[in-house]
Amino acid sequence: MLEGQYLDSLGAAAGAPRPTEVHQHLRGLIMSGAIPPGRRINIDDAARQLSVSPTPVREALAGLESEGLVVKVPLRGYRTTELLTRDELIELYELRMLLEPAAAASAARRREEGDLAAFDRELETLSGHPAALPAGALSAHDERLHGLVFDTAGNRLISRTYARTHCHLHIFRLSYAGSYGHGTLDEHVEIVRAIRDADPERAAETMREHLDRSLGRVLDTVAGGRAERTEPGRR
Amino acid sequence: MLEGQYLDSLGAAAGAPRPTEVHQHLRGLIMSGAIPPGRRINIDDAARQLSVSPTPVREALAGLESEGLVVKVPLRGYRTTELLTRDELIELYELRMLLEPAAAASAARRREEGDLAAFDRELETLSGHPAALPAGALSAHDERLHGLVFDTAGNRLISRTYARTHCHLHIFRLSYAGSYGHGTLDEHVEIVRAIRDADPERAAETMREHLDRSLGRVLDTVAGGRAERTEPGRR
DNA sequence: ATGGCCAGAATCCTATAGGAAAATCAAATA
DNA sequence: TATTTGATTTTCCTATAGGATTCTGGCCAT
Repeated sequence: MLEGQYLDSLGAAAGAPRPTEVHQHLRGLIMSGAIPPGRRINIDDAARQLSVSPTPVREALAGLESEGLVVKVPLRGYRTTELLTRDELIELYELRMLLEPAAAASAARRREEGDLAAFDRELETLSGHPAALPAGALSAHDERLHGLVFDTAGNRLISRTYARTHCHLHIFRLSYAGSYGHGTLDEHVEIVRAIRDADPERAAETMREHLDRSLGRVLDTVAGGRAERTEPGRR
Repeated sequence: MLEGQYLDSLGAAAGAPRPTEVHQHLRGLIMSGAIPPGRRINIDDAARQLSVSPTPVREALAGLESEGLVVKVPLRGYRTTELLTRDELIELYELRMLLEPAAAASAARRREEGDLAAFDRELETLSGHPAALPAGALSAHDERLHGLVFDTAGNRLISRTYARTHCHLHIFRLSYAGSYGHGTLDEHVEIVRAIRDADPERAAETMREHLDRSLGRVLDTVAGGRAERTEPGRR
């Protein structure tokens, strides 16, 4: 069964349920961890909780399947995607290692005043006490900052490619709270500094180091940390 | 009128009776050019032609929208995606320039006997007369060969990322028949040779040159060629 | 006691119907 | 003649119902 109380922000708008809202809402539930990885999604229950009929829910799930957030077993229903395996994490970081240093270098070449202000604002949101942050805040910050790098780099296709694959890492980090070390914020500061200094080579290099250390932290988590992330729960 | 069998690189296991067939069939119609870019898709008509009800058609379109092959305007229906603009083509080649040289280098390191045989088979399919080939054969060959490079490289995530974006270039090439020059096949041979020689650096370099020249050919087409690719047809 | 088998229940999947919004076309007026 | 307005038609969008399939629990045989 789905856990109740999914109606939080989008729930009871007046009368007309927009089709895209169902998609966005379900995506938010998955991305926030409200629906954990590997859990079955009952179409009828989801429709009731969203106050719509099963048809738009099915339509939204079909879209989420192409995004890789859910999988459909033809006559057995939909399930959220399983958590990334160790090998898949390594593959994901190989992709990041190709895209992000180049994006950082491009950002260092193209950055304008507005971009720098956006970076400053993002860094300030977490400056101070990284220990007292609520779970998921660091993951959200990380996603936003790397997104800013791509936005500044200016290639929208690459930016979308990044977003499409990065959501899986986001879910992984939410499941294993603790995939971040103290170095994360400092490394972000270094990357932003290189971009501000309009130094493409150093931006790429700091990004490479950041990714390398980040992969190390993630692999430590998946290897040394607890193997179970949620209750065994029926799949 | 249907029975798809358009092979999917991800290889969804057979036996899925109905739902995926509609998706695959529509994708085939778009990828083959049977439904030109920018054309409206009437859900009821498509359902009649496929001998199914509008519901699974709608579900398939929702999935295709997440793949970027169609766009949905909330109360106006679905349309196939417009042809890539010049800027989008450049962005696509920037992405390829990041992914494919690295993939070629990795393929040169990891290639085994079976991979080399697959490359040979692919090259032989077109060896001989590149002028007498039916329209689209070159485009299909190009897509298969670059796909082989990614398969040999061994990172499935990057391979899927490539496939997801490359389909747009495929459609572009079908619309502008003539985006290929005589050099294409020769350049492919050079790339395969470097992979066979287990020379990662040369594989990456030949791939870079190939992409550079390919972009030049494509831009020549979009700039000098005819500006209209189909009848104005209602959008 | 364990494995196979069967019936009930739950779930998914498709089809059809009705309501709403937008596009289209005809007609009337300035 | 050009423009605006109104009604018609097309199309999308959602809800509901029925058929097909799979899962679950209990029963029987070995």
